Amino acid sequence: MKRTNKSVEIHVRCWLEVNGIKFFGPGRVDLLEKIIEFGSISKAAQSMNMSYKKAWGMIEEINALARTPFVIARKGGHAGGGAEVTQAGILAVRSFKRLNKKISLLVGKESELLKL
Amino acid sequence: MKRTNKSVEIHVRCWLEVNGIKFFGPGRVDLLEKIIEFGSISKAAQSMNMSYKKAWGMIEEINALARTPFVIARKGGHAGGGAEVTQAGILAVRSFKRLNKKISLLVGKESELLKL
DNA sequence: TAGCGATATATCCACTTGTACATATCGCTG
DNA sequence: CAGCGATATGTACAAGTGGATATATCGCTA
Repeated sequence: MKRTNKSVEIHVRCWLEVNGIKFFGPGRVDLLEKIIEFGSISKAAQSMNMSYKKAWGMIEEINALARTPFVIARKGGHAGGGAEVTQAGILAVRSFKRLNKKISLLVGKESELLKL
Repeated sequence: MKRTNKSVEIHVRCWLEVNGIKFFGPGRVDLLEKIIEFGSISKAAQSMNMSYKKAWGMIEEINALARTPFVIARKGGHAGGGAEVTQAGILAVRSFKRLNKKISLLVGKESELLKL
């Protein structure tokens, strides 16, 4: 008899809300990391196969809810413009990933107990 | 100076997938508990302000992916029919809630460290 | 055997979400 | 000063989600 023909995976996702509004989660963390990498919203969005508009909307919401903006964007200039992730943004990314890692570890341990 | 005029909350959600398909999560756990309470899909859905169709769809998906059905429904009869949560379903609900509680506790501790 | 209440299922429609496309704006640079 | 590249923003359309509604089916019961 086969053990299992189905793989059961535990997933976990955490995010932050401010006044009940989604503020910071895995998708936005990824976006911020890409902006750090490319220095540009549009290139970050491209690399994630995301529309510029959606990326821009995320950033707008983040900046509106954070005490200090996480992304500063500039129009014009030698490269046409660009975007920079602030120190607060970098810190937030780091904190969030650390929390995520801890939770994933816990879930990994628990998954051994779940034999349903 | 005010400390904060914005409340920051950490949210966490975990769920199970089978072969990449959503299988079991908080919403479905709630539904199963209500079915245990009422012995009826439609009454359970009503009490959660959920449409019968959605509830029924959830149950169909759960039963299709579980090794053993979690809900058994009957048509006709003295009360017109009814639904029963199987032992496997009850066990799954218990296990899931236990895991959820552990994760919530961890997140509660971590939330003190997150002063962003 | 007609009726009741719940399961089971299809169809239609409103809402939400995201994508695609178009356009305006800005500031450096050749 | 014209052009480039990226930000900033609107509009219109496609797709998925869920709700409302209607109907069929079933088995006990009066």
